[in-house]
Amino acid sequence: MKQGDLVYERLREEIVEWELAPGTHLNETRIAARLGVSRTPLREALHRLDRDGLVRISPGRGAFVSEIALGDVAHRFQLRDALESYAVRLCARADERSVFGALEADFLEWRDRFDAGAGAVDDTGYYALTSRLDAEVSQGAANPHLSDSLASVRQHLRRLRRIARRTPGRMALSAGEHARICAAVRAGAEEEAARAASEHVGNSLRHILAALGGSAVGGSAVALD
Amino acid sequence: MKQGDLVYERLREEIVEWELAPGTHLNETRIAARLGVSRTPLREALHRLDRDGLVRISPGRGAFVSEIALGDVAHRFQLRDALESYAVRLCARADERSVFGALEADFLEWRDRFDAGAGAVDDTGYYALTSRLDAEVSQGAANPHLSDSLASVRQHLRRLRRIARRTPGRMALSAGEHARICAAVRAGAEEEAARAASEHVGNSLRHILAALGGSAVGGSAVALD
DNA sequence: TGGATACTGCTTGTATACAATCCTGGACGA
DNA sequence: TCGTCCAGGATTGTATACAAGCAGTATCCA
Repeated sequence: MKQGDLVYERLREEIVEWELAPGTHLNETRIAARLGVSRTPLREALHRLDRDGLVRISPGRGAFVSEIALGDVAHRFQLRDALESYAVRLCARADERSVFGALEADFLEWRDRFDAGAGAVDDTGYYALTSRLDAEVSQGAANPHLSDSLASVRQHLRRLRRIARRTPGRMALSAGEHARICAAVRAGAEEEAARAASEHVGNSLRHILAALGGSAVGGSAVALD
Repeated sequence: MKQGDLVYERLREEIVEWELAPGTHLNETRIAARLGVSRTPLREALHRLDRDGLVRISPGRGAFVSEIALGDVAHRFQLRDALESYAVRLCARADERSVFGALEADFLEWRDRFDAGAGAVDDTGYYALTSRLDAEVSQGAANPHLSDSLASVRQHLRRLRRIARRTPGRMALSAGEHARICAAVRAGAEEEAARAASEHVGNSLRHILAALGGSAVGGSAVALD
């Protein structure tokens, strides 16, 4: 594997995990030295991140970790809506859909757990489950271009999750919405699957916008558009 | 503007316009010399084209103009379907939609012209009209990320158009389908607009696959997946 | 004192030099 | 004759050197 690829993945992780905060200036010399590579592969990585939208390159001034603006988040969720609802459509048309039945059961289980636990639930396993669903949707859609675009959007989602408060009520609702998507896909109900996905994305956006709009976040990190 | 950007746009045009045929190996030294730049900005451009899917970079072996495979075309049209139908949805929800009324009239005019002329019609003006519609859809969607993805997909479409035979019957149908999309958007009929766009993309794909599958094309240029 | 301006240092953009990797051709041996 | 292996050349990947442009500061003038 090339150094440029490694640098790309590493920087992407650091941005998504908030080790590099939005707005920070990415000095090429300094970062290249920190990662132990020269500026050449680093610049390659920065350009890729720019295309992904995680970094904004201002010609002549340098690269900055992209800000999180409310309007931008909404726009990206629209893209997510378009891609995600189309992908589950394709999944619902696929031949082998039994795995979505299993996933539905798992999501229902988690929903009950959230309903009962009321906040005291450890949700790391839940995010592993949503990742499994994401992976199955990507694979079920059987379209590499669609999968790539979805993967890119999901990076932004991961970054947002770190600042969106996970309220227990929302978690239970989220699990229920996921279960509904799985059920529709499993049943081959294309329209219903797309609608369920679309509504889930919409609810997810509203939840995140509420979290961002509230003072919950570290203030300066979030530009209010 | 940076040299890298200029090189990127120039190479993209050369690929889309078939001056660089699918499969050709893009020797860095040679092309850099031809374009009068060093390898550094050229490599930056090649990586961007790789992300766009117009170039495929094979690590250690170099960059190649991407092949046109039937399966890949189908996949890309699925992406186009997802994006276009979502974009027209957004347009149908927008406040100002009168321009789509004007576009509908123009498309209907062209449809009649194709119906009457039967092949003898000069279609350059028609493609200008579809470009206008594309631009209006991008603007009406009011989402830069969606517009970017659409723009990327449309480059592939432009490349394909050069080998897809324009049969007069298909042109008239295409104009009618476009008119239907415009009418639905103008009327604010979201569902109908999305359905019309989706069907248009599907028909467009079928037409292109037929043209690719037939022996019409320059044989070796098209890999049959 | 306020503002405009030239200067200095630093950062990015580009070119070139070096290192590592991959393809090609041919010789050798089974 | 066919397959394998080695060497040479060429090409990509990385590092460094150089040039151009921006930012911040201090200075000068009104």
